[in-house]
Amino acid sequence: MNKPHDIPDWNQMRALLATVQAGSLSGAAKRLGLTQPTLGRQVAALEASLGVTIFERVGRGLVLTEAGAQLVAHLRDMGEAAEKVAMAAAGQSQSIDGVVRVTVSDVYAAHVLPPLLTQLRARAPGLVVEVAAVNSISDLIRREADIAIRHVRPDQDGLIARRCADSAAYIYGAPAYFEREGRPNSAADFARAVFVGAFEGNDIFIAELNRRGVPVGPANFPWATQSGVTGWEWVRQGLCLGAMVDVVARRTPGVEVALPSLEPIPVSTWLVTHRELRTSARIRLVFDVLAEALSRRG
Amino acid sequence: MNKPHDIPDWNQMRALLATVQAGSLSGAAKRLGLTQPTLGRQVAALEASLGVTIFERVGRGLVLTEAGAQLVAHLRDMGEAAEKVAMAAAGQSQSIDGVVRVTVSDVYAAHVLPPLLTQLRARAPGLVVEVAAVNSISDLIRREADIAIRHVRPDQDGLIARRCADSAAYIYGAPAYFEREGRPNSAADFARAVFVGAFEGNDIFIAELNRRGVPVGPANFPWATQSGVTGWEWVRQGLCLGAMVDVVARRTPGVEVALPSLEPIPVSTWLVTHRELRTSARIRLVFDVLAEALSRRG
DNA sequence: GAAGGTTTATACGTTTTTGCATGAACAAGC
DNA sequence: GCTTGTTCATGCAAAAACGTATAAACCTTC
Repeated sequence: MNKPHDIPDWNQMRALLATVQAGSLSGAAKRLGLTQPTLGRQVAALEASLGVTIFERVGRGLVLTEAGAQLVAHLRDMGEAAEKVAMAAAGQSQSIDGVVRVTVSDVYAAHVLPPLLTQLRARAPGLVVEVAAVNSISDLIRREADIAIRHVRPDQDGLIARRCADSAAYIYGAPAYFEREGRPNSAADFARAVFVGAFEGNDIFIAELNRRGVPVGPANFPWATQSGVTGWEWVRQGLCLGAMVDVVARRTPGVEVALPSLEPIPVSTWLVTHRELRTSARIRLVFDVLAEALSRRG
Repeated sequence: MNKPHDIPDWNQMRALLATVQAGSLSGAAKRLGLTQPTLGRQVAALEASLGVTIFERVGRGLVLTEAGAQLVAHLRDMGEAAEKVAMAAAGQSQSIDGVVRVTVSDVYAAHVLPPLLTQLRARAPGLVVEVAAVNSISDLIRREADIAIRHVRPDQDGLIARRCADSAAYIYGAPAYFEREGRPNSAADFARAVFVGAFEGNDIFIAELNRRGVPVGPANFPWATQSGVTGWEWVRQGLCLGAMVDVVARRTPGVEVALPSLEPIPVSTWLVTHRELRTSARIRLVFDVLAEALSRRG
């Protein structure tokens, strides 16, 4: 039947792990950059090689057998080790040339990063900085990015974070808005104001405003957008009001603080990377340049 | 340039680990059942992919760089996990101990299986056989059970079925019943007989009897039970008549064939399992023992 | 009940990978 | 110094793996 000592194919194991983690062959194929028939064949070959039925083909979808589940438990360890290898490799890379991925909110990507990127370009022409302008939190542990700029303190182990200069967020509006809706002279005047909302919800923002005596609720957020840049553009065109970090607003002509006497919302900034990646020359370079620029008050 | 998301090739990692452990590409090739050029290319590709120089080519032999050593540390974990996967797979496919679920009608569970279970106990003391005495058809594809004993031909794809010895069912009654209701001397005498009914309906049974000239209808089935054992007990106590496979009735004292001249109802038996039979030693053992016993006429 | 969106399985042409040769560089032994 | 036995690197033909296209089965939704 089976060959006595068949050398296991690690790519087939990778295929099995990805299939289980993705839940389907198709999903695993997308994840690994392969195709569904390839994944199917690799998993089938692994089943034949190990002599264990791992999946039960039940129409649409695959169902893990008990035997398969036990295998996958060890496969997860294997996958974690593989990620550590990749992580260590990235950290060992002493070449300045290469790719560094940075995740950052789209607003920062659009208004804060450009001068920093030109600065990096001058320091290292062969360096490619991939900016993932995603507003959701990326997982640095899984190396979805090398560096992240965040406004919340990271609490995961294995990550090192540097706190940059704190900044302040104010409520801004365009002249067109104030002409149409009136300029507020007190916190109470915001009661009927219109704000741009975020997809993830505005509860935290509403709480911050309420703490300052601004009587707003969900009804004041009739529109929402995932894109911070879009929301900021709405504000600039006078569609609504919106909060923005002052470093960005200062570079946006045509917006004014709605009520200067209102206490600003403090915004902290952390620069985060993985411990293993600190040893990489190019990641360290990007990290240091970003940290230096973001820590300088201005 | 590197692609943004470079999926690591686990076989290349395996090649690197084997090379380090064997001390040379040639040695690793022999160990993995590959050739030296293949290993060399895989390691070179991994170096290019990770952007790390792992080996210093110094004439004869390779020397690990410091960066490579750090990678290998994690690679050893990966290799250990891989070995555990293979180990678990070997254990899964060869271990006789474990649980095998068998679904079978409760009548068979009560009267046919006991000697077979003791036989299995002798062959494999660590084997646990779960007998699900359910009269409804279980779904083997969804692994509600590993083996099913059925009396209808399975039509689902992906199932492995073996036809066992055919048996015959007769109509039985107890002396108490015959004394009270009279013993039928011809098929027509069953017109006012009382039969035990099944929950799922008696249409097929009625049709079989009618085909033999027995004039019965739903009115002859005043009572019904889901439990075949209960129904058979009713027959034994003289409450009513009932059909039963002769192999069971022969082991039940105190029941007699109601009308020996009546042609018996043929009953076929299939032993059914799913794909995992091919790889699971314990399922195969139970399957073979059941098949051998159920195929022997007696 | 029909339609759309999934899923896995199969067929075939093409790309990639592999193995076999062979060559070059080095170390050890005579 | 030469031989011998290693090592890793390189061409080239064959084999294996891959991707595209397509089919069949299933779940969901309207």
